[in-house]
Amino acid sequence: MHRLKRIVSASNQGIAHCVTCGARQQSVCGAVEEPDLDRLATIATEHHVGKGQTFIEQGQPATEFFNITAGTAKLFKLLPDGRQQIIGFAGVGHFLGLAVSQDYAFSAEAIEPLQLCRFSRAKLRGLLDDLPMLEQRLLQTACDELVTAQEQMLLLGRKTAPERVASFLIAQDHGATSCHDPVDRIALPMTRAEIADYLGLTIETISRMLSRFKADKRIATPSSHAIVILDRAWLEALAAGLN
Amino acid sequence: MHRLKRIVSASNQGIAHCVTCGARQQSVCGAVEEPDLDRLATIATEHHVGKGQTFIEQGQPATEFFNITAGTAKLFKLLPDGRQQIIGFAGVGHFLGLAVSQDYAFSAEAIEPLQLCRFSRAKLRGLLDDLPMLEQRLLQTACDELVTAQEQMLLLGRKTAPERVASFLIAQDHGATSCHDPVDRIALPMTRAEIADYLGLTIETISRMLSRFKADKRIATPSSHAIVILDRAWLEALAAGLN
DNA sequence: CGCACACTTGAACCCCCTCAACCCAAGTGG
DNA sequence: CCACTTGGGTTGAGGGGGTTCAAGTGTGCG
Repeated sequence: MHRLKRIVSASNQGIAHCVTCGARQQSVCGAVEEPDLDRLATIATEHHVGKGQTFIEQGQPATEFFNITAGTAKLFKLLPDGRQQIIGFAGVGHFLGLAVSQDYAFSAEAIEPLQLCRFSRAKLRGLLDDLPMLEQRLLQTACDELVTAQEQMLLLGRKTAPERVASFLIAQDHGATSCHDPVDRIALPMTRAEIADYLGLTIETISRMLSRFKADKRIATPSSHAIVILDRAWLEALAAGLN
Repeated sequence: MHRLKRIVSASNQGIAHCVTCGARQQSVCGAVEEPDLDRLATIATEHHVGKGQTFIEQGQPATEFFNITAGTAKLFKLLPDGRQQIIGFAGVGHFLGLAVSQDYAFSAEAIEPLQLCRFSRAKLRGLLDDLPMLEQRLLQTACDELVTAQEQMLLLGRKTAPERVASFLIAQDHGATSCHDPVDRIALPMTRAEIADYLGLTIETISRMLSRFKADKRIATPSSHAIVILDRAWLEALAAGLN
């Protein structure tokens, strides 16, 4: 992964930055308590990844794990002819390195300026042997991701285009449970192309579905990367496969 | 899960059956060695499930985990109108209970007569606290399943019907690495309907693709539940998205 | 201002689904 | 033994949902 070293710029190397890390409670690192936090900090280095840059390449040996502390990344698989399937979007607190055998099974690219923590795989393994709580937390996280992946299989295999887009909007809304706005304004960091590659559709279909929802007064679109849900019950019913 | 108790018939309760279990080395139980095997045996009970019977129901509280020791099950999710997505087939050694939060996220039904081990969730949790090797093995298994799930997302989201069927045949063949027959005879325990629900297609499309492969001399079909691969390289290329 | 890029909208096409008929093997019962 | 049923599988014809191709509309940024 010498390619990575050019892309990411390190900072805070070797400092006990985990103590003050705002993303810790949202991530697997939340399983590590004060006395052991130093050990975690010594094996983790913080890095920055610019928008559009790939920091995990499918098929490369999986020697490093990552934890996102700011920004959003897309995780995706490619077919030789360029067809792309986005496996998921990884936001703050997301741990990358679970779906890994010998090599990375997917690629990862920053869709927003990204801040992340990097662990060497071997060092993390050593830490896991001493901290069963951390391994337990990783297992829990892996199970949660499996449930999400299976839900996505249902979407990709059996749902129609409008159902997929409705499911996506509802899921994005649940993800952004930050503040309880009276209006359900959803910020979409990704482009239409990325939504399409996530839902197994095309750019045009995404655009058409959003236009249809808008015409039917189910949503409003103050800007192309912000959406307001007007008729949540109807969208949820559609996402669940009713109607 | 009182419904389960009617379906499964218990045997070998409380006996140290794990020592002689033929499926142990193929499953997560392989992580438990001789001295601790008794403890595993005391919390596990063996059961039989008849073909076509559902032993995990999506949405029910997840109080029991299972380990398959003989036969095959389908794991699936349903939409209200009956659309079904099979998220995987579980054979000998497969552990059921990873993709679980509070409730089961999917249903499971025997497609062949099934033999399985049942664990109470609470008791397994207790055992895990004492046997870090077992928890480590579970994490490894969960990661493998995640990789498989992501590959399936690529298939469902981006591959064409012929590519899906080719991918399925190649995967089934790799799964059956039992004996090195000169001919690659694949036994398919599942029906066309189940293949279709697994690949996000219809019965008719599965049938048509198999007929086409057969007409093109890529495969042979001695019976409808056995398939011989004649042109492996071509199928693999198709499955990978080339051609 | 003007270029690039993302997004939208329209029209034609095509892959796969739907619907329907048919085949075949395995029961089942008179 | 044969008539009948049942369930899985195959094959054909037609239709539709989503893609493809193409043109047009913003919109941010040098």
